Amino acid sequence: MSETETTSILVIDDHPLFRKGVADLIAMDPGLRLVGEAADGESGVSLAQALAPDLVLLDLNMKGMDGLQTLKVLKSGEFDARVIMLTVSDSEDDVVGALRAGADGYLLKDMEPEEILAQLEEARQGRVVISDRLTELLARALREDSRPRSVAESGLTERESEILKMLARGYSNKVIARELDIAEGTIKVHVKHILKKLKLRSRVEAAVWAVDQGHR
Amino acid sequence: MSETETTSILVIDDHPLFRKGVADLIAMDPGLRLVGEAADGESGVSLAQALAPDLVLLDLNMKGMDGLQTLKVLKSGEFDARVIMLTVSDSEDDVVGALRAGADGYLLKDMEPEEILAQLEEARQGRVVISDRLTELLARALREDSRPRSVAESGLTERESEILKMLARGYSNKVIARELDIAEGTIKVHVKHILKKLKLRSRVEAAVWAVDQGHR
DNA sequence: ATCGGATTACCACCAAATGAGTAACTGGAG
DNA sequence: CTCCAGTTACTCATTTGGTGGTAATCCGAT
Repeated sequence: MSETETTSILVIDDHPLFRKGVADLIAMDPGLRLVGEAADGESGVSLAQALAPDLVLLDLNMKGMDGLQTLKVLKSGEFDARVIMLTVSDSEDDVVGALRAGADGYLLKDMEPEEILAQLEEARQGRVVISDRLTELLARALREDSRPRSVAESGLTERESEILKMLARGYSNKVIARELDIAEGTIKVHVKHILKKLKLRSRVEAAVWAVDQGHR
Repeated sequence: MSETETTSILVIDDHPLFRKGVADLIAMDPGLRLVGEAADGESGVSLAQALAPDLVLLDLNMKGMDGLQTLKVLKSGEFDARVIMLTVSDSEDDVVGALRAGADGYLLKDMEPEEILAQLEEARQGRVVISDRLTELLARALREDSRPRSVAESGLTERESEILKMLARGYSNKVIARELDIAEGTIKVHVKHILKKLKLRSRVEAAVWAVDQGHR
């Protein structure tokens, strides 16, 4: 097996133990070859330039230049290395931020080792790999992305805005109906339309959104 | 106690027409006697001192010294007149504000005349009278009053706070269960306890409360 | 060492609330 | 006249909230 058949990998992570773990893992797969390690973003970028690895495994939480910044630098340069985030954070902000910044994958450190190897293989073939646990979160983020940012552009009618405000006070359909002196069924129709227009799935989400928006 | 069996009444309202209406109404009841009228808070207070009426009917929205201020002055002095708010405002702030300031009653101007007379009779007997329409609102205000102002004093456990945060993101029980990897039934129990501890009635109220509290 | 509480997790059952879908009527604006 | 906002009514499946339990664990006080 010639050296060009294997996938060269650079690991950037400030945790020595974790780098060791990854090194062992990579050693288990004859198709992968660890060509360098870096403990921080700066040296990671230098190494990436010097070694031109096929894949970069990048941690998010590092002291100094953090993972996201490092990612941006790596992606801004003239490397064509694929960068896979390998981190513990499953927070929406981190995941979405990394993917928006051009990450080619986002894997969680708590994945099974075999699973990680399988995903790295996928990544080498040019696939974007993402931990299963995050797909749902990702779907939500995308939905929220397309969500209107204000009542103005949400296309809500007068009546619907009025009812949304009441939702934001925690009122039930019954209470709203009594308050506006119309049938409860009508409220349900309005709420349904509000959810559709705002691309939300429940009155709770609508209430939270409205409160965030400052609709008191 | 005294020479007259009738109840003396002072009306303070900046609306001449409305004072006229009240005067006519009072004239219909032989047990009531209108002893004075005032168009603003200042003269109302003077008249109250001079006439020492049994009841004062006080409007809330008046130019100059408004109804609430007038009420406070009346209640701070050495009068023992009972003050009944008679106004159009059914807003929670007004109602709660007036009652907190010591109002002995809160009646709405859109009540039926006979109903108003009946309530004035109740008031004369020392009862606190409040328009039926407002009782629900009042109950809510009281509940909110006794509501804990922070998670700290709410007595929520770690787990409950954790779940409350998820409620504040609009998550359903099912999603929370998957996220925490415990049974959905368990989430329901936790939510029940949260509602009980926070004295709330639905997850929507809990979510709104949490967001207001800044629990992101 | 044992008792009692607090916490966490689980269960089943039931009533009410919610959300989705479909259909239809009205009144006003264009 | 047509379109739209608002209204009502009717199903249906799902979700939620409440009741009333059981049980394991941990911790502090007796």
